[in-house]
Amino acid sequence: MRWSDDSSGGRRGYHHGNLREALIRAALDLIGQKGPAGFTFADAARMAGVSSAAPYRHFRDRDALLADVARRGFELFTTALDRAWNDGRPEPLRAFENIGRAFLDFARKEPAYYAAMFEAGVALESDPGLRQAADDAFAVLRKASETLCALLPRDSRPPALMMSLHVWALSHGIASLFARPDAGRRKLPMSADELLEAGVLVYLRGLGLAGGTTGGSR
Amino acid sequence: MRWSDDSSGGRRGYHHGNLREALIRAALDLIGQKGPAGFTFADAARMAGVSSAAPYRHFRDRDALLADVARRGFELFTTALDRAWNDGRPEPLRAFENIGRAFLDFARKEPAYYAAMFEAGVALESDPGLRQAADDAFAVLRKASETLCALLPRDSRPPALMMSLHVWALSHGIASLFARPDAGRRKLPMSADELLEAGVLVYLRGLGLAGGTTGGSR
DNA sequence: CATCTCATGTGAACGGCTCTTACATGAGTC
DNA sequence: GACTCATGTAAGAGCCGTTCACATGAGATG
Repeated sequence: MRWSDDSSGGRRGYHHGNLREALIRAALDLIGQKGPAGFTFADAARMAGVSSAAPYRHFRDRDALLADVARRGFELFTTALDRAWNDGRPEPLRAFENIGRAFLDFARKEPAYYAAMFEAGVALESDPGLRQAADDAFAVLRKASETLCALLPRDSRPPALMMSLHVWALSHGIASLFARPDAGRRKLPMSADELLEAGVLVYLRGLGLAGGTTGGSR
Repeated sequence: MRWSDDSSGGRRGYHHGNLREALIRAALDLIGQKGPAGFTFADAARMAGVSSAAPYRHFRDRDALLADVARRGFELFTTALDRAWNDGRPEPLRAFENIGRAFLDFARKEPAYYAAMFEAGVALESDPGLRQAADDAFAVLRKASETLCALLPRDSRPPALMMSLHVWALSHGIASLFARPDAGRRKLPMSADELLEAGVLVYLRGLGLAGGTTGGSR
């Protein structure tokens, strides 16, 4: 597949026209196919139909491109989580579970973005916008946690930040271990979604937030 | 640092004597310094004081060396978790928390092994021994979970496999997000150990396994 | 319209990496 | 002492990241 500009039939001349975007699309394609380690600046350039030096007009180096992909990934991630939370509707507890599903959904449906965000070893500091985007994504979960915590009586209210860190870590753990196209890391007796939902429910019950039974049944 | 055989003063001749081990130690050194992506077969060869073609006498390719490091890592990991569990002594609940601490301890003190095991993208299938070693490590946690589950009345007993998957995922999530020398992924209001311990306690309480309060106060 | 400028592209080159091949060495064996 | 074969080397093909000098042409300016 070539991401050059001539998709509209017109011949592309010396200048590409939108190389920056083309490179990012190529990167997503390649990361999706071969993982973040297998992705190559030269390959992306080939895909875009330009010489291997051209990308340097748009990104300082390979890592900068990766960081940009990660940043965009976090922005999409924030949107997805936010939509799932939907300001706590129809009901905080259910909305909270929706966030969990959205987390895994994103990891499954956008493996390239997810890999760039969490597995490519991109330093969050490499781009100021990147850290911000990552923080924004986390903020969605944090806000949701605060809403849930507020349901509890003041004297038995857990710290919302801690709660969001727990859920974030559990979600990422399940995503990276069991929900990647990595495939056969391990065979599961249940889907990753069910696993996460059950885990969050147990956790919330431990905080006194979810009713329900104590284990096996249901 | 050179890992060649002449550490005992003797000059090394044409043959190294123990290149395989030397390469693995070099790999650990390099992965520890520059991450699994930065590790280089050629660098390891240089460190061992041999030509860049020599490693191929001992490992099919770079990935095979990485896989071997990962396998050894899982073996050490199994030992560490097993020692922490110590057959449930002095008391199952406390022993279970010890596993959590041992998990993070390993991630912190053996970042090179941990990276090879969980972050290098080594396929578990690349080496039959690798999958086995990984399964063995998980089995420790699974056995501990079974012991804990058995403390509950039969009709409210959660599936031990599910429980071990939850704790495994939470531990790995916290380790990979907050306990790596990656350093500044995010600022925490508490240590990774405290975070994991608190998370496991809340989770266990949700299963009806740990007593205690419902959050902030105690 | 003619010209100028500067962002964006090219080609060639450097060094480094993975991996292969043909050949060298020498430790252990008969 | 001669042989063998695991283990080493040197050289090289093909890749990649990155840089540099140079080419191109789109848009501003007169």
